[in-house]
Amino acid sequence: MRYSQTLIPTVKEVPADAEIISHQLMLRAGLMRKLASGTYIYLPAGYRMIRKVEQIVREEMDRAGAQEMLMPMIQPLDLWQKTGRDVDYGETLGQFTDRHGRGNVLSPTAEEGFTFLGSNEINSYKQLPMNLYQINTKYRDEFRPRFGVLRSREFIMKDAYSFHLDEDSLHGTYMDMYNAYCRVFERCGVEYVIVLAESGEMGGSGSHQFTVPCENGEDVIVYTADDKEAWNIEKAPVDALAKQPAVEVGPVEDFHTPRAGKIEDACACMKVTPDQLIKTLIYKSGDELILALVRGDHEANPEKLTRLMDGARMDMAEEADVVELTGAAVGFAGPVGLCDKVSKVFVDHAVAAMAVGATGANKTDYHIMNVVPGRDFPLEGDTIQVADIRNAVDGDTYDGKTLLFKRGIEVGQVFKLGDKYSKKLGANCLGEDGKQRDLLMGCYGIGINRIIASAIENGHDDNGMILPISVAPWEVIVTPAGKEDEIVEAAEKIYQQLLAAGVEVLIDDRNARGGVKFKDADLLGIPIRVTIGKKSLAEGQVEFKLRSEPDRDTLPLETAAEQVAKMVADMKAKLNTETA
RNA sequence: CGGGGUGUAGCUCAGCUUGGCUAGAGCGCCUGGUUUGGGACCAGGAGGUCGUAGGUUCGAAUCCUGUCACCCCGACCA
Repeated sequence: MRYSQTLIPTVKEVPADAEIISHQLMLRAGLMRKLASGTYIYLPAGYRMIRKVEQIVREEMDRAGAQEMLMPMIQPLDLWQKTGRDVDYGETLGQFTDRHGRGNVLSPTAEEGFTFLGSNEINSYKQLPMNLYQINTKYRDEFRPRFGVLRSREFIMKDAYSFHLDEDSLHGTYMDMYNAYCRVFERCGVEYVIVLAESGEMGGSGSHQFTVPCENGEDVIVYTADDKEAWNIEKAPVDALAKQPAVEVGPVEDFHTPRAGKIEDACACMKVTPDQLIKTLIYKSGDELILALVRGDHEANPEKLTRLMDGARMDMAEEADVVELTGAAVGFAGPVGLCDKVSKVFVDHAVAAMAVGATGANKTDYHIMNVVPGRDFPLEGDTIQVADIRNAVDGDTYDGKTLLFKRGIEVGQVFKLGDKYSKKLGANCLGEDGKQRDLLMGCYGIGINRIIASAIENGHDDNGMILPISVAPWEVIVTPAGKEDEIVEAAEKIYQQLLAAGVEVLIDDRNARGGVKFKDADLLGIPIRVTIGKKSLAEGQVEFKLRSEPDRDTLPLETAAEQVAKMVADMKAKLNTETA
């Protein structure tokens, strides 16, 4: 393509509303522009990157035996009501009513649609396993879009859904997808970590996340010091702490803590540290109230709690429920005397291990001290369960191994859904034995835009993006540095030769000074730059420079295109063979 | 949804506290000239209902009220 005829509006100044580097560079390099909060216009260079990543994903999906198709983005609300996900997704689900008064949703994912399809079209075990996918726009009305395309309202996702008769078949396709994902990320040239994950909104059992380690990521990865195991923090298990030696304490004592409903305030009032405090969280699941006790310096983990509740949905209780249960304002709940008033109590290991602590008094503006777990509130009983219900923190171990932490961007996830959706939508088929059974399903997602953002987060310098050749908007940029006829002609010739060789090449034919062209080439992260300048041309040479390396080299004019084309092929092959 | 912040030229911002001439700068853009290997220089020029609606005032970018948009922090209250 010709730079002069392409909209690549690079800017020198950092846009005011971009916080993280990938967002800044995507705007600065003219890849995209914001239309509204969380929605972006992809310009020619940015859209080329999207399409290149899509193509890699498409090739690997096809290779793994999945079939591409297309699902409507606007779907009937009643389909979502059948699975209850209109409620589960809550306000994140974009909805509108059409002129006939029918409810519609803007698809945030497509389990319902694909299961609907499967229920109609799959009748016999002979059709199985079947794996279908699409690459399509998804919409989520995020409570707070941020970080550019990392958390946007509209984004492009590849989502695949597989159908099976038995667990073995599901597992087989799951692993095929797992391996295909490894190839996708390797071909895209991004480093990734695979972690065990909670299946979250999707429901079902078993899930892995593909995460690109990166400072600005929103996900926290927990891994063992020997690097053998890794989890999303939602799932990371922690060892129970050693029981503290018992101490002699008097009976429970009230302590006046006016307006100290928050941990820090209560600690300041009572002159204790957060790890000496027992936090009492009140959850509600249906009509049942549930207590969760964690140490003041720990955070409860809703996913672990949900698992202990066999997957039942639970939310923090409303203020009114808390007041009614405890007889106190929010912030002063405690387990003493409360445990038999609720249907279930979960006590974190770390709380059970405490010798003595302080906690809320169930009386507004009061806490109590000298609370001994097991003495002042029960650690055993039908409704009492001591378990791992908190997030791992620095210093924790699992299986005796130290746990370490890093942040990451989730770029893909694979799930075993089981029969969650097929049961609700009546997706079943006849087995070999002539008996009807529910289909088992798997689902597999990749965030296309996030791959690009992660590649930039981990590939940039002060001058701009440094991109893997597989995702860069162009593989080569030809830069004539000068207006002289022989320079323009030589550049044009190399450009045509590279085009003929099938290389994705951009020629910077703008009437601009060399410096301007070099800056833009760097900003765009194009891996290879071929510069035609007066001096080297006089010696029958052109200049060759890799974006990732500081040094320049020269190539003979006559064979330059051929050599560069070969280099492009080698660079692409390298990303490919690493996956073999 | 709660808290904080910002809306002035295509972009980045100054001006607002203490109301007062025709509203400014840098970048970008247009014209002419000189330049041409790391975001050139000179001269000339276009471009703004100061987010929006209302109010106060002789007079509002500036003060007051509403509203909208955008950004940041938090949303797990213990």
